[in-house]
Amino acid sequence: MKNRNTLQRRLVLETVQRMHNHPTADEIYREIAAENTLISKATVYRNLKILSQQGEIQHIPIPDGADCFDFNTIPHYHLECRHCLRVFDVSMPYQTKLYDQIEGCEDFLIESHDILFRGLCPECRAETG
Amino acid sequence: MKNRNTLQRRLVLETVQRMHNHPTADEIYREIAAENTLISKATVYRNLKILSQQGEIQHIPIPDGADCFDFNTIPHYHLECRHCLRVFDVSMPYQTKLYDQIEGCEDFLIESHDILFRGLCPECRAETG
DNA sequence: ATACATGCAAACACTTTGCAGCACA
DNA sequence: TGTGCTGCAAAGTGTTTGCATGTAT
Repeated sequence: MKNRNTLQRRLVLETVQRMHNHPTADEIYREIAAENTLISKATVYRNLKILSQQGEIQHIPIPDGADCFDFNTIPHYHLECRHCLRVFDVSMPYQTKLYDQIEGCEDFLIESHDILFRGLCPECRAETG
Repeated sequence: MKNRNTLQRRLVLETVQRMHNHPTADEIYREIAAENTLISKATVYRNLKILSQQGEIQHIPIPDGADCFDFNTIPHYHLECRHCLRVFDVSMPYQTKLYDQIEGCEDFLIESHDILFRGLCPECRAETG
């Protein structure tokens, strides 16, 4: 199970690292395909999974929509605009003390957490009032 | 746009209120269909949407899987077992002070948040070691 | 040489929608 | 009576998979 350094894998990684706007798999696919590089969407999905498992990019699961990916692998939180559905970074300290406040879950092994804020981004806020 | 009190809507609401294990739309459908009541899955989805918009049940969005629903409408958090994929309640104070710690999002309107913990439930923890 | 990776299409899981008929208010 | 609701099937998303072929090591 040794990973290979293929053109497609390199392109997926470089594209995520270049796009700083939380692209979805489809957006990454279209970005690569626009450069006249032959790549299939299945390959994009496969490489996104491998790269995020290796910790080279971050997978941001989004309920009710396409998951997106982040060049920034440092744990952080996100905000989804309920109007334009774009995803933004939220600058907030990583909540390491959250687990101490949990009661009655002693038998669970809690490994990680995600916080997803919802609201309106500046543009949609101005637009929708 | 006046809501009607149909048999199907009542059944969906009662079923969610009776099942205390965060059922998915499909599980609710199967529960109702098992009682020999004719209902279509589309109707279950439509009523789940209406009931959660009315605040009679709570919609729990789950990335990478089927969303589930909760009879408990008081905001609270959830934990998803990465092995059996079941969803559990997390007993933790609602984090009202979270928004104060956010920096640089002054132009955003933050309306709500979800915290999803991930890990292993007691059974899967014992099973997988 | 031989795993691993790719492209393609089909399958998959979850959810929404168009439509004709039905039923609550 | 009329609008809202239903069942059904089909379509819509987002993602994964089977398979034959291709390629990095």
